[in-house]
This record gives sequence, C-alpha cells and structure tokens, in this order.
Amino acid sequence: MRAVAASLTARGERTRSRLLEAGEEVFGLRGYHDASIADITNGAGVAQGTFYLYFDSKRDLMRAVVAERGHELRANLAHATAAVVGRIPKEEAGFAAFFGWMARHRALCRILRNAEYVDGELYRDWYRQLADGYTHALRTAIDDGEIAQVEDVETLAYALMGIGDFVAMRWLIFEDRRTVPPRAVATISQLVDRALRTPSPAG
Amino acid sequence: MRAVAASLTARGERTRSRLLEAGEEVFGLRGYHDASIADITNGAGVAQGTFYLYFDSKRDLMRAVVAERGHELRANLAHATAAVVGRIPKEEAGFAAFFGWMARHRALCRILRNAEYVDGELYRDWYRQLADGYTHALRTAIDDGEIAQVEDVETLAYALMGIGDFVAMRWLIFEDRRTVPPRAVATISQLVDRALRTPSPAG
DNA sequence: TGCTAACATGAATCCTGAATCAGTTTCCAC
DNA sequence: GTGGAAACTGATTCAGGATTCATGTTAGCA
Repeated sequence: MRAVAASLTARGERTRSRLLEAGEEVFGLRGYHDASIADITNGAGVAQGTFYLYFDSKRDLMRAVVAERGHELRANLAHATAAVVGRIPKEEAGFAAFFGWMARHRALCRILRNAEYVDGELYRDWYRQLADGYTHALRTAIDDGEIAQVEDVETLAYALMGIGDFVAMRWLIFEDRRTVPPRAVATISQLVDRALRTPSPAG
Repeated sequence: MRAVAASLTARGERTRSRLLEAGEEVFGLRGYHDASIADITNGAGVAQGTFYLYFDSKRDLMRAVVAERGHELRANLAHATAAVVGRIPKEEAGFAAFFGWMARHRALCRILRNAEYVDGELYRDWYRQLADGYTHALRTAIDDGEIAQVEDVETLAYALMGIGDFVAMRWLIFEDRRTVPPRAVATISQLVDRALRTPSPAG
C-alpha cells in the first residue's frame, strides 16, 4: 500500500534517500528493535507520517537499507578487482576494498548481525550472493591452475569471507576504529598467499 | 532484587536450569526481542511470575545463557585439544570440537549474532575471551617454531575464528544441518595446514 | 501435626512505539 | 493565479508484552 510508489519526483527521491540514510545510521546505533520510527524520521528531518509514504513498515526500511548497500558493496568489490591480474593479487585488492567499504559503513556491519531475526532470507542472501560470486571466481582460478586445489571451493569462499568479517569486526566494531590497521591487512595477505599459492610454480 | 538469590535448593536449581534451557531455545528460535517471557516460561513449564524469582529481567536471562554456554564452550575446546601434540593437529582437533559443540548448540550460534544490541559487552567478551586464549596459544607455537611467523598474531586468531564461525553458519544455520559436512572440515584442515606450516622443516 | 521459608502462580498493570488518518502545505501545468 | 496531485504533518489509536503483586502451594523440621 505504498502511497508514493514507483513515480517519485526529485523531491520525493531526496526524502526517500534521507530516510534510507537515517535508517542505516539509527539501526546501526541502536539496533533494529530499539530504533524507533520517531528516531529515524527525526534523523531524516521529516514527520512520522512521512515515513509511511515511502516504506510499508520498519521492516521494509531495513530490507531496503540492506538490499541497497548490498548492491553497492558487490559493485564496489567487482570494480576494485576487475583491473587486477591474478587471483592472489585480486584477493588482496578485494580485502582492501572490503575493509575500506566497511569502514565507511560501520553501521551496516552492525545492522547485518541484527538482520537474521528481522528477515532471515535477507540475511542469508547478503552472504549467499557474496559467496556465490566468490565461489565461482575461485573455481575458475583453480581450474586455471592459479591457486591450489581444495576439497570444497564453497567452503574456501566462506572461510575467506569469515576472515574478512571477523577482522573487520575486531577493529571497526569492537575498537570503533575508522580503519583496519595495515598490520592486520598485511597478516591477511600472508595467510591468503600461503593458503592459496600453488605448491610448485604452476605448469 | 532477585528473590531466590544465592541459596537455591535442589528444586530451585532445577527450575533455574529449566528456564536457562528454555531461554536458549526460545531466544534461538525467535530472537531476543520476539521471545516473550510467556514463551520462555511455557517452555520451562512454569508460570510467568516464577521467571522473576530467578532472573531480574529478560536481559539478565540472556546474559546468563551466553555466559554459561561460553564457559562450557571454552572448557570443551580446552579439553579437546589438551592431549593433542603439535599446534596444527591441535587446530584440527579444535575446529572439530568447535563444530561439534556448535552443532549441539545451534540456538546459541543464532543468539550470539543477536547479542550485540542486547548487551554489547557480553557480545565482545564472548569473542575476546576466545581470541585471547587463542592468540596466546598461537604466539607460543610461533615462538617454538611450530608454525610460521605472521605479522600480527591476534589477527591470525580472529581470522581462524572467522573461518570457524562462517563455515558453521553456512551449514548449521543457513542449511539447518545437524553437522558440518566432512568435506568442509577437510577443506579447513587443508587451509590451516598450508597457512600455518613453516616453510621449511623447523630447525 | 503444625510452622516457616522457599517456591510458585497468573491476572492485572502500565508503558512503549508502530501504524493510521484527517487534515495542511508545496509544487507545477495550464 | 488557480486547480489538483504529490508531499508532508503530528496527534491519536491500539496491541503487545515486560514486570508486578496479592495470593496459593510445597517441603523439611521441631
């Protein structure tokens, strides 16, 4: 029953986008359940009723925030690695881009952990979409002899994602830092290099 | 203002423990916010008022559940690796024990992701306590030349924890399986072995 | 048997906050 | 400059659920 459905003038577009940003911030700060619509509309500088012109419900906003940022992140990662040659250098560029993006969206980092009970599908999809692309890229690299064989490629993808997620969490959330420190990034490079490099020079 | 404080007869102990178990289950199923006290007391087979004889609040129960299970997990991991010789075999035993324990406590796996906004300290402490012990063990192994040097040992600990967490999530939560499949465990063994093994036989 | 403290009950209270709605304001095409 | 559609407003409604409380039940001990 969204009143302002597909159309949206420039003005409406701006308001929607302000709500989206306020939502990201407030959800990140207070968590989904403790974030009130009033908090969000205050943050966006509109009245409470305005909220429902753009989103069906609080949950609907949450979905929109995660979906929107998910697109951005995946596009960002694709762009950051596209020009890099070789899977291992691509991994390093990918981790750097991931940490950079997450540092700029720390709220989202926290939102995601909250998302499972707001919308289970949403939460799974966030990781699955990342994992699917990742798995495919890794499999190609293995087939091309660029990186070492593994028993299960999908597990490799999840393992690498887990590394990124936890190291980001350690610094950006636990310590509330604005960046992941270089020595942490360097450590990941070492690990990835050792874990993925083919045993002998590829033939 | 907990009525039945430190004393607790056998009967009281039993009731408390039933509430704790019901809490773990219901929090895991519905999430912290959607779990009602009524759900929990139903699950435990007691009346609503009884809840407040044992816990100050819903949040207090959450804390108790996480703290109690945290102790169990750490004890379990310590026990599973104690008799194993060598850091890399210890890692394999540790991952196996972690997956086994998590499979038996899938609710907790989901609860944790929810815990950040219920009690931030609680959430951080869960990982920090694991990471601190882990970091110490890895540093010792590096000093002993058992595993390869890394730039930052704590990052290594978080990276390994992230691998375990994500692979557990993939199978136990996303697929709702009762175990992590052997090929996933084998893949992790390969990765850990490659990432940690010293380049040349240790001197 | 009767007494007391521990344990248990569940209806009633009370507050929070999502969603609604009856109107008001802005914008632009004509 | 006027009509109407698109935006916007914020007080009000309403349901859900955490917590309380007045009261009942059990178990062990003199």
